[in-house]
Amino acid sequence: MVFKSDNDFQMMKTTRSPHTVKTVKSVHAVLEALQQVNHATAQEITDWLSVSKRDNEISLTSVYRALNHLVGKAEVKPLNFNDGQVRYELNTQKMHHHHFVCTQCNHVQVVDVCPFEQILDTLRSTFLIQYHNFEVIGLCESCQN
Amino acid sequence: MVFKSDNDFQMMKTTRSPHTVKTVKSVHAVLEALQQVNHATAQEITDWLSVSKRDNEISLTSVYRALNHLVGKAEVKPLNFNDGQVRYELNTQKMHHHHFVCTQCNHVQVVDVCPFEQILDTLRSTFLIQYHNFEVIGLCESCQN
DNA sequence: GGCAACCATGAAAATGATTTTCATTTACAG
DNA sequence: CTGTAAATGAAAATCATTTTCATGGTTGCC
Repeated sequence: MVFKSDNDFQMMKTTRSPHTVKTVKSVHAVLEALQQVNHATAQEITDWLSVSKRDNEISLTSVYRALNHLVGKAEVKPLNFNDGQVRYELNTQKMHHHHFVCTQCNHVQVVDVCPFEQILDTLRSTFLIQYHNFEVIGLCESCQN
Repeated sequence: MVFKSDNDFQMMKTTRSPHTVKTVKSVHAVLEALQQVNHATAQEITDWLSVSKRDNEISLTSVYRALNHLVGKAEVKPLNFNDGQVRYELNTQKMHHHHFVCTQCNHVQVVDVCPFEQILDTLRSTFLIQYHNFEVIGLCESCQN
């Protein structure tokens, strides 16, 4: 699922019972943060919310809960740059890209091209794909010296 | 670097001084385990060594140290199936493949095709690539029901 | 309105993978 | 041999993440 606007988000309601509709504060806040902060950790999302959205301040616990919820629905995908913590990104077509990570300085370079559609199409005949990650790890230009 | 045999491994010596040659037991043991156990965790490597190689039994601490050493030299690459622990794989051409991971049952399906050479070639003009990971996450056939 | 059930929340505690510390042993150079 | 540096393992520390638990809010239903 992809949110292009807040209006789209309003469509995302959880039904408590056939007659109930609920909007979860922390889920909304986390999605808002992820629209602003690229491949952020749970802590970074919490920090961003505490600085930028005083009215939407959320505990680290709730951020983790919201992230797990969103990952379960494949609205957010976890990334791994091998730095010991999980980073998160909106799983939208618009945002779709990959990463080059420098093992020395941890610089992350966004790679915009994604030529993986053919292999994904093959997998799709068997699997229900929720997201994919492609990370290239190595040394960036300045760290090669 | 790629080890195709134990002979190749014997070439991998660390020089303590210009006149010194050293073979590290734990590094050897971990490489041996990784040739047998697919995408193993540090704990699984330790367990395998304790069962299969009584004479090469190594503490979990040393396994972590050897793994970090090997990842630093890009002889081993860390994998992440989003299950909260790091898995490791030999970074050899022969072993090269990717993974489909089911979010429900954690089944891992090996994907042998790798059509990423063109994008990697582009990156190579700027970056020194040590390894790349490509993981597709979703639901396998039986878990879609 | 008011009760009951459910859900969201946050603080603190627990967990669990990984790293660090530290004391001991091993291996090599001289 | 002997001194030095690296390797090792057990235990402690660390740190990201999850769980527990107590509380308050929201909705459905009477």
